[in-house]
Amino acid sequence: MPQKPVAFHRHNHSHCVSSALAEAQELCTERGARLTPLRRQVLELVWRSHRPLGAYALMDLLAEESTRRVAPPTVYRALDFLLEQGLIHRINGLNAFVGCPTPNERHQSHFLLCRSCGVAKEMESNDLSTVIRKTAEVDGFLVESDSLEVNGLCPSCRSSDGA
Amino acid sequence: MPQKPVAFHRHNHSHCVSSALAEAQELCTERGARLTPLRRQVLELVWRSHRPLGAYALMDLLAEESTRRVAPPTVYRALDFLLEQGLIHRINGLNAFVGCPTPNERHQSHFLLCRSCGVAKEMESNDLSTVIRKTAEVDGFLVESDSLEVNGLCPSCRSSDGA
DNA sequence: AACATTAGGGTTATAGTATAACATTTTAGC
DNA sequence: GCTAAAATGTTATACTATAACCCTAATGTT
Repeated sequence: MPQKPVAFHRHNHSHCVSSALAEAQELCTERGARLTPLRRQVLELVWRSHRPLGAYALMDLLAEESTRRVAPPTVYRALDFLLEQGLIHRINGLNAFVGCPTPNERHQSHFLLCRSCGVAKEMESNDLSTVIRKTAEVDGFLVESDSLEVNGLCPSCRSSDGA
Repeated sequence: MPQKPVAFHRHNHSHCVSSALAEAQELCTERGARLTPLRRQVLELVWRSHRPLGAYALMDLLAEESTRRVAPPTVYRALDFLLEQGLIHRINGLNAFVGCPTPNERHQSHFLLCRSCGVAKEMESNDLSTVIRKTAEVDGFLVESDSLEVNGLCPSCRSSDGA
């Protein structure tokens, strides 16, 4: 596994982080939800990583970063809030969390997960949701939410090696 | 939540179980894999339930059923074997396992999960797999496996209540 | 049959993930 | 300021999963 996470495309990630935080603040204000310092800090840490972060990894980062030593319930509560607000998604297959680039529009969790570099990329396809819903309807099933996790190799890892 | 699990359609489930076990035996023989008594027993317990079963629930059932008291590694090893052979699927969102009705043809894990009665039904749609693959390809992603979990209400629960 | 080799399973301990229950602090509205 | 509600702190514990090591059972030789 490569040493450094490699995004699907190169970009200035610190810009992603700050704009994600700004948008989160805006949405929360609109909704009357409180993006407290702790919640904001957790969201920032999640965003700084292209790779999904586990709750305990987040706890360690919080400790490093801010002399703030929090216990599991604290970080889980912050994560629950961020999930409710659609600011992050949970990757069940990894027991980990990743920032949502489009929290303004409610949608389901559909991800491409590279097994080599660990990067997670959200799939933004309406077709996908439509096909899922239609397929479920054939069985008479009422869809409330869904989660899709696609494992494989991202373009970078695919070309560089793939091991 | 209703007291009894309700399958999407009524059927003689003991027949499902025995034919699943027979097919499993056949496939393992073909492949030179060993469906040992323990593995067979775990597979049977998984099949008897329409609802996904967790590893620890399985351990309890094994204990009840056969005076056989096994430790976690034992049941996890059996589950790993059954997963490798495609005889069961893992439902990540529930940390649980469910029998695969079509283990002869390799495929991904796509499930409808009723939040009311807990029943899991595998979606057998080629369209779905195709759309997933095509959508991933747009990002240049090489798909190796995927997992879809759709949460909602099955037809029975949808009509009877839905609470 | 004796042997070596390997797969399967038993056992103990521990790692990793998540939540219950209750105390305290902070915030917002009055 | 006072109150009620929300957020966070704290302790303990539940749930899920695997590491490491050992023994037994099955298989394939000679």
